Amino acid sequence: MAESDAEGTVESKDFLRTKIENDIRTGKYGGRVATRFPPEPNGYLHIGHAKSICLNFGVAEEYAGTCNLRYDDTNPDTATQEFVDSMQADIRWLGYDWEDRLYFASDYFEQFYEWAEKLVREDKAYVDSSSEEEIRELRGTVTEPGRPSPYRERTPEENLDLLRRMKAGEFPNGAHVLRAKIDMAHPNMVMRDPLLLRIRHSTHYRRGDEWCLYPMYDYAHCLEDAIEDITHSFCTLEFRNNREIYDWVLDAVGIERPRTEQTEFARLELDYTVLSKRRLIRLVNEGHVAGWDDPRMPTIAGIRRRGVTPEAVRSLCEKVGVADVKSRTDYALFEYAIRDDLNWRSPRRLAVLDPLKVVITDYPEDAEEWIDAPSFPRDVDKEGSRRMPFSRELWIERADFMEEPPRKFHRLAPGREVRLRHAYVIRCDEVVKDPETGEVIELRCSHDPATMGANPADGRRIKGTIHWVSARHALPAEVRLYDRLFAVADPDEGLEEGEDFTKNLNPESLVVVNPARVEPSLADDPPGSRYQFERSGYFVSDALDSAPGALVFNRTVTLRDSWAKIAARS
RNA sequence: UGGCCCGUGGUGUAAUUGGCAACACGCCUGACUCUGGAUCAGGAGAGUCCAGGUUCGAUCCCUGGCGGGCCAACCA
Repeated sequence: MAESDAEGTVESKDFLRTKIENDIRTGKYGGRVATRFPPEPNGYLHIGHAKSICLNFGVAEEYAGTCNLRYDDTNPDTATQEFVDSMQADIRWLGYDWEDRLYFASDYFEQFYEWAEKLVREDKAYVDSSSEEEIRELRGTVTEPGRPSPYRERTPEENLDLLRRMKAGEFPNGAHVLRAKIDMAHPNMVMRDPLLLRIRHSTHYRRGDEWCLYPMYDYAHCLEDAIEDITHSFCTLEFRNNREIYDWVLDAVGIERPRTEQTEFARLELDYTVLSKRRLIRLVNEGHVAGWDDPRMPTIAGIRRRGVTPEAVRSLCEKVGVADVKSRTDYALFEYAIRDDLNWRSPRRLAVLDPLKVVITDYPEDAEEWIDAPSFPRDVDKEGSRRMPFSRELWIERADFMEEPPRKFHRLAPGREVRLRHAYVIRCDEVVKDPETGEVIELRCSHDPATMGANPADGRRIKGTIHWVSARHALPAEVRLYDRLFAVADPDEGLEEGEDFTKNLNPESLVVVNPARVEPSLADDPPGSRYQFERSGYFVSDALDSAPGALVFNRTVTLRDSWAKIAARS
């Protein structure tokens, strides 16, 4: 429902929140709201999971409800403790807290089994001894009905005996399965006697060898929700067809209404990346990235190392919204969310990535002066400054000089003036080139000594300001310039027969600059510190590889660059 | 020769019990500026997939098309 805030703007709710408010108003669950985030601990959490986390935990916060963290660890072959641990760290990093509500589906195995016996006794489930291939064969296709298994009409007594022996471990993998007895001709494939329990002689990371009967998703998930008394069970769109079995199982075991209800929403899809577990694993295993926490990866671990803040991730999820229409998020929205958060929190520093030497010919050889430079621009409400040394020889960015400047180029060129950030206005008097290659190797400039902290006395306007560092004082640093992982927004785009998404990987997703020259105030930088390198972008000192004396910075995101747009046009 | 879901500017979302479409990002102008950042002001851009129907009036309801997605793992 629309509500007006203090400014009189109307805030509208997404369809899930609308449903929740409706349920609260009608008293369906006595006003209670209980959600859950149910990851399978078989991989790293990524930004797509973040959307689900923000939704489930966010909704619980907004409606004074609860959100459980529940590991859907029903597959003994894939679930591991390592993933359980990393997921908790990631969720905490995002700023959410499950308090004492940490649950494991593997703790419910006994209950799942009890209900299975009940279904068998009531002739709602049967033991099928067909092979995997036979079962697939008899299931039919989306356009053809399935056929009943020859074991479908076993008596409840026979089924119960078999089920107990399955549980006791008398049979090898695949010998029998427990199936719901529904309808082999059902138009919804999910309802054609779905498998409930299967035999798997594997060691479970929490239950050891205690069990050999493991539940399938369709049997387990709804019951997990019911056991925890969840009210609103959110899942992604592709589970729409499974809603029917979700309700069937709940009815079959006798869970009374009002009870948990499944609602589907669109998963996050982000331009220039992939978010499927299968593909992420390939990127790691095939060495396209350095690991799960490579700053180019869309994993929580990756974007954290990249320097993205949890606030930015939450902001993105908020901006993306939630709907039941498949959608793809513009990468620019992600970048906006990052910059919008980093702008006010990042102290400014100067760093030169592609150095060009500048000699201030009218500045004394051995002189130096230390400038007190504010860490934040005046429109950021934060205090702080650092000292920056100025001297006769400087580094500036090679791209800030052009011998034959195009129109609207406000930087340095022969005979032209620019402001050195926080320092003097200088004029380029002479261009020194390598006699062999013709490459510009040095600029000889003069400075206007009256322009430190002041505009030129004669009122002339200086259009450009560029960044610089004192050559003598600058610190070397490794700077890793990260860019989008894929060269095209949709990694599946334009593929020929036999090619796959890895063909669209961006070969320049990582460009290492070593050494870049950074101002000396960064010397004692603790790993994980975020900065804005002025006119360049937001950077974070690498949590693993950076150390005082051996600085390593990751570029989180570039600054918006309106000059690049102007330059690209001409 | 199936079932289910969906179709609003470039993108993501809105539009209260049906009252001629709003916000954000992006894009374009301009202002300001010791960051070509930020900020501020303004602008372009959809007539709501199509066709019928109901209605004084349809993005919203009905019918039929068209287009897209999901479903045939002992994965989730």
